[in-house]
Amino acid sequence: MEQLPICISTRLRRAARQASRLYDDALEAVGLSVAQYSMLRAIERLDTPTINDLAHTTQLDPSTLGRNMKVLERAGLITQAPGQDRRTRCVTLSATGKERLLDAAELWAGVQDTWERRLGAGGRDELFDLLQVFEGTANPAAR
Amino acid sequence: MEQLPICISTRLRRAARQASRLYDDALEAVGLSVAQYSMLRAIERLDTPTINDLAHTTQLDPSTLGRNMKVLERAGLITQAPGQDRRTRCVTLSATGKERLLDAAELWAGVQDTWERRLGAGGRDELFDLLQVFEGTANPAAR
DNA sequence: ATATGTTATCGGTATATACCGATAACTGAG
DNA sequence: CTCAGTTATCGGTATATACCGATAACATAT
Repeated sequence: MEQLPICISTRLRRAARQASRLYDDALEAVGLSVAQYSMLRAIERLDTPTINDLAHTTQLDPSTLGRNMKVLERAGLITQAPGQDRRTRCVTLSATGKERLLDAAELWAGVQDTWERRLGAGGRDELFDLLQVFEGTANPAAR
Repeated sequence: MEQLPICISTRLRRAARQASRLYDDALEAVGLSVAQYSMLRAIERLDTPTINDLAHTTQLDPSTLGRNMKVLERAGLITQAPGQDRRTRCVTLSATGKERLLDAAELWAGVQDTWERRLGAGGRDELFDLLQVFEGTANPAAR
């Protein structure tokens, strides 16, 4: 049968692709990818963070964040303004962005339910516990 | 504290990034990313597959595979030749590619051990079982 | 044998992601 | 206050990834 790779990172990337596909398909109706949805949620939660705040929180490279923000800005979902510290750029959800999140929420939740059902009782928590192992080991973005 | 996202795909992508980082750091010594390492292993295992064979096996989009192959070819790690069916391209490990895999194997294994240790006894199998949920649900590449 | 449908790959385009090296702005020691 | 060190962002470059629409090659029914 179809022998899957034993490389942990390869398996994780593979699972991430498959999982994302379902979210992406659902969110297409509101023109978002699940990556963008998650990013908007992070911005909402952090409430006008800087690029760097987001990088810390998401463990993404600051340069990645900068580029991702451009996409969201072009789509009219966020705005950026220089902060007190004029090196920084503060990211804010636009009105459109907030609405979009409202529209997306149900779609996201539907897929989340699907995966949780397939993971079975306690499956999600078990998975998250195991994934926790990969947190904080790689030195934080705050290099 | 640092509240992690509950979106399953976001968590998976995040864990995949962190896990990959360690492999990538180790494999840098032989000029490979873990994605490339895994890809070479798949090519080795399938023994002169077509792009499409690889796409099926890895569940990656054929167009993605085509582009990835270009990178490996430019690096001299594989060669491509038209197959019997002249629509297809058959991918073969080059001598350099085989050597590179030999050099990379120990480096890869070191990181694999690290993660397995951190996952604890049975942790890897438990993780793989849970990740299995994401297999085969999204309709296969063979759309 | 031909017309029709299917399959394998490729190219255009776009996003997500990372590393590295500027550059500008802040901070702290003296 | 000034200079050296640190930090935040950006731009160049590269890979991984996907979707869509060509195109060429195969397969099949008539």
